[in-house]
Amino acid sequence: MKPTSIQEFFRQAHRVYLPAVSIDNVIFGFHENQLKVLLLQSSDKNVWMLPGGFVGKKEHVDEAAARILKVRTGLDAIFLQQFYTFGHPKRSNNQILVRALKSLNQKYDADHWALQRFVSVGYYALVEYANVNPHPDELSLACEWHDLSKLPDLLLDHREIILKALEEMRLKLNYQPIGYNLLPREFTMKNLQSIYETILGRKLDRGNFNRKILSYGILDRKEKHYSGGAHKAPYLYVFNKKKYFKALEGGLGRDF
Amino acid sequence: MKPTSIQEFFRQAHRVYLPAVSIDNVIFGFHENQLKVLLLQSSDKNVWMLPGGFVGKKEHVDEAAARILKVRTGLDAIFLQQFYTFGHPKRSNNQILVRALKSLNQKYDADHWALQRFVSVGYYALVEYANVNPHPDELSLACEWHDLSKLPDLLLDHREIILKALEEMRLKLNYQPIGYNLLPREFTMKNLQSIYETILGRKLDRGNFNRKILSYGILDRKEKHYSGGAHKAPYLYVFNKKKYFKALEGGLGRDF
DNA sequence: AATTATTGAGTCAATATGACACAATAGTAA
DNA sequence: TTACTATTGTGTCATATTGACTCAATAATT
Repeated sequence: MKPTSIQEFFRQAHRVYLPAVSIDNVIFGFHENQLKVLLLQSSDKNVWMLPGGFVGKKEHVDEAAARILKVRTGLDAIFLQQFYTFGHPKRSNNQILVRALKSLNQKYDADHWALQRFVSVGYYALVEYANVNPHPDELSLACEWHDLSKLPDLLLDHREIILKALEEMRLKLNYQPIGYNLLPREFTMKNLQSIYETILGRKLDRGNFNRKILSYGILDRKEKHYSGGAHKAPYLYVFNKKKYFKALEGGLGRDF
Repeated sequence: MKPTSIQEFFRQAHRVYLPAVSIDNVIFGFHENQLKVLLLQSSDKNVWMLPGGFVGKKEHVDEAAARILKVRTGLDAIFLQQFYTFGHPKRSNNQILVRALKSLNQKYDADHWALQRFVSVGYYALVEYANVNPHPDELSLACEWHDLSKLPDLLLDHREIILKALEEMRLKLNYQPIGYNLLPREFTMKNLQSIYETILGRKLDRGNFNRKILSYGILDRKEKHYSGGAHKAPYLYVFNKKKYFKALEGGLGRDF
């Protein structure tokens, strides 16, 4: 199923993959109290793009998203949520794929599979930063985390896709285990607050945030303290998985 | 663009429409304090289905959804929101289209355009019940409103699609002009409360609902009273469009 | 031992919520 | 006309939540 090389990919694509449908993954990670997005650098231009791919002819779209994610991050069984489908008629991977085709000195028709219009299904993934070992594929120069607040130039509508992902994530913040999937097992209250602040797009009062989160009863406090800063050491917390998922069913407190 | 008959449709489809991508519309209306869904009855079986269709090769997916909606309801410029894309590999219109093809005594191959697997993009539409003049197309026997609480047997995963639409609508209730698009210009507080109750799936206290909605300052009260019941006549309200849309930007009060 | 940045916990007024109560009233029945 | 019924607009009140603040505690550094 998985092509063994780019040439092979271009030869087989039309037989292996569904036409007209593609996938774009917005992979979020959290590091140094900042939300990051994992981006690929196009091999022939200083343009970055979302790790995307195609859907096998008999593959569930969700599975395709998970497979593509796996190839890029080496992770599986992580939180993956479909959030929107982008259907602008000008959407196609032309820019990138045309160059790739040309660079291979391969013959191709104007109606080659890779040159068609694609409707792209967007997924966002939440991954634990430290567990990810980014490695670019053959089409890409690099695979790097980028700060949400300073995104580079992006391919096509990929910037719009990232912003939409963030917006949809905001709507579901109280219904999905967002903190749980972005944070390591143990974390400080400030870590969690940073995630909320980034997703909501505004500063929150520390004391009030603390009070509210703790009132949900979804966190267990560890006896160990975090240490490393020249100041009072904060407690470390872990999610009480059982209580957390139970609470999510009805939605956490609604707003901040 | 629009096929003039079913035969014509089956002949032209592969040239006119994008492969592998379809659209399903969940059309909501509100009548007698109940949320309704507009469904089509398949012409050769007692199965109901969502009004769906396909995407023109150079047509925006949003536009396709609007076009399909127009054909079924005669309405345009109404609220239409994409909510999810259904990508199960078993999704295809086989059941219906195979019968349609056969009934036409037309030749067709196993790889006929209409028999392929489709990934379907779901949209929900909110329309004013009284303005809709449902009329079935050639493939269908009937086009009727159905109560959400007693849906008939539905094609494929259409039941799941309707429930998903409702769920997504619930999440966006405070960010989208849902009441505005479902209600006639003048309505009672009870009408509005019924919509909220259906979407949220639970009863709300009348007095508290009243207080909260009015506190948003998005409704203007008319001097006219509604009359018709054997009891005190309720006030009629209209949305103050300007204030309503302004308030939606930041989201209405979050929960009920 | 003093300094610094940051934390956990607490205060308190203002506001919101949930669960009721009750008088007002349009149509209907007597 | 009058009583009745169902439903409405409005109000009450105890409790819970929020937002904007303190302030003492303390790990690492000076």
